[in-house]
Amino acid sequence: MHAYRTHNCAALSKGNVGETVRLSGWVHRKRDHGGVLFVDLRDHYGLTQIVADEDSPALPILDGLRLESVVTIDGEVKARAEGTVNPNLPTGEIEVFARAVTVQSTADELPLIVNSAEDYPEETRLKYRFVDLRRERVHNNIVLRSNVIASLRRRMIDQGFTEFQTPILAASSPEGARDYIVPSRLHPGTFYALPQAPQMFKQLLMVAGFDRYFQIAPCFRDEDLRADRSPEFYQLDFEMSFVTQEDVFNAIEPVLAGVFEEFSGGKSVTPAGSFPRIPYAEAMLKYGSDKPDLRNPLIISDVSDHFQQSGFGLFEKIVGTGGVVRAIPAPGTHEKSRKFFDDMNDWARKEGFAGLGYVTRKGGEFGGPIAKNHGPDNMAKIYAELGLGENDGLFFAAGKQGDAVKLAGAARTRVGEELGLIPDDRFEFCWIVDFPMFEYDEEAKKIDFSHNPFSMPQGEMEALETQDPLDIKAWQYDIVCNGYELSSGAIRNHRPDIMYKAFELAGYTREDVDSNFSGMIEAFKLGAPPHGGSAPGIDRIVMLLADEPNIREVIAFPLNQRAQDLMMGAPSAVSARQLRDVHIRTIEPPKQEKPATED
RNA sequence: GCGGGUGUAGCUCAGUUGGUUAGAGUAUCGGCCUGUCACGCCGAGGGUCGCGGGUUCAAGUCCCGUCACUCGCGCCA
Repeated sequence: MHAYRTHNCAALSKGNVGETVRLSGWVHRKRDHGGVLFVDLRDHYGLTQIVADEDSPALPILDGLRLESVVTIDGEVKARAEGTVNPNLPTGEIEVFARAVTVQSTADELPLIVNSAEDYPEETRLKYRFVDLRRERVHNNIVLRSNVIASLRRRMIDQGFTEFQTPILAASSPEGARDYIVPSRLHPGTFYALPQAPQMFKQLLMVAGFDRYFQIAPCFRDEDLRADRSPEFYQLDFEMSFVTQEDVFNAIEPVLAGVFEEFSGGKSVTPAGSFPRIPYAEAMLKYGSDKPDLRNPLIISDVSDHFQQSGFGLFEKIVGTGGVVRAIPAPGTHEKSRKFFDDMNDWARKEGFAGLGYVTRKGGEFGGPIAKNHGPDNMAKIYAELGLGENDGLFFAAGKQGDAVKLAGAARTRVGEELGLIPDDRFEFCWIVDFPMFEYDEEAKKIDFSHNPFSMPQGEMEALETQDPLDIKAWQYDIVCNGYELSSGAIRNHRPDIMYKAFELAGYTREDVDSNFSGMIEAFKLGAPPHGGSAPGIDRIVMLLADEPNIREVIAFPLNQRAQDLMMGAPSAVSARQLRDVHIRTIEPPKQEKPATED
């Protein structure tokens, strides 16, 4: 007989009755009735009820064990008597009568309880992550993650993509996020950088003629965290040669739609081939965001023209000085109290905006200060234009265009949530396309790249030479699902002449390009195919599929919000010897475990 | 860097306009219990009310500061 088990804890059923078996697992739960003891034995696969009565030598041993101790049970499979079958348990028709027990590992008092869905402080959960990971929810999330990655890999390979690995110790690049850096021992004063993404390497693989690349790629960015952002994360990174934007879309839509359909648990998914394509400018107008949640039915409208001449002086002044007024419908709010509208305004002010105006409407009757000053006839014109009914309220975000767009977008989300308009039974995908190539940098008072500088401008060289740079669009696109940016990609600029010209418009010389991006620009001078790709974020995909609000719920060993590993103690001070080896001297002494008493 | 929220038993939380010995559930420990499956019953131990200062006759409660965790902004694709 195997040393530890003949079956796992989900394997036994009525067909095994009478067999002598050996099971190993954790003591999930105990029910002690004095003369008879029930133990739910748990492993990765499931639960099996173990029974020990006064005839069993296992009784006193199991009785004395704390939960989460690990045991091996030798016993006999018995059918449960009628009335004692547990229909909620896959193994609920049988139980194992314990003849003997071997204690493999005893558990001390636990910092968190495995057999409970109770919420624990993240600090506790992360410090004892190995215990937390035994709990059903996170355990399932991590399994889901593995299955999603396996499915993605299979789908990519089936489409003729080839999987590669690229360096982790790479060169720092001047643009983009802050790099995690690694000091070089052999070359004093120099550093590697962990890749923010394998961007250049995948493009070089295209130059190398591999045609279709993909990788489950680890990426590192030393920036502050969010609920959906971890400093280390994974992307389904892919790149294709001799493709247009259309080809990239056609390649990845079936992969994403397929994997979502496979794991969505019955939620509807935008079918491959029908992801809506929304130009960036339209997204900013209608949704106030470049990552719109299309489940939210509310559409923002520009109503600036209506306030050019208005009794409502504030809006008239804003429009008159180049600002805009955006309207966010609040359908069916005739029953809502004044507090609902005032609370929205308070919320907007708390978010740092000047305020959120509103008009109420009950049975056709307008209410609120804006309606009063602007006049019911003029309000009716706006309502007619927006197609609003006689019981619909309307919020207004007014100000400089950037501020108004942002407020309108946030208000759209908030109104949608408050009114319960966002269905949670679907995954709605879209592409955001036609991102601007350049933008005006208010701080630096100059034109700069608004996205990735290596994207091909639409219209290529001719556009760069003849158009206002701020009007030029890029072959740059994002995939958005339910308000989360899942992926960013582009058709790349593989032409050195266009590259130099694009950088020139952003104020960089040929020498700047040559010195900062020498590897890539050299490669493009030695025969580079047109190419493009994208990189869907795997953690966010799993997060959406697991219906988790936080990315750390789908990472086995995540860093906390301040980028620390509470279990292993990273980051940590290193020895003077280690520092000397890599030619580093720290300026501030590393924080000691027990700091000297202050105050 | 900035703003919001939270911080009371190992854990989840309650704690009145400031008032006398800070509670419950759960976990732990002890006892009882032969059919439970979130078993049940009895009992016990367990508290720097995050930390520091202040106001007050009196602070878990009010004020100031600070720390930790978290959410958001900045930042970041």
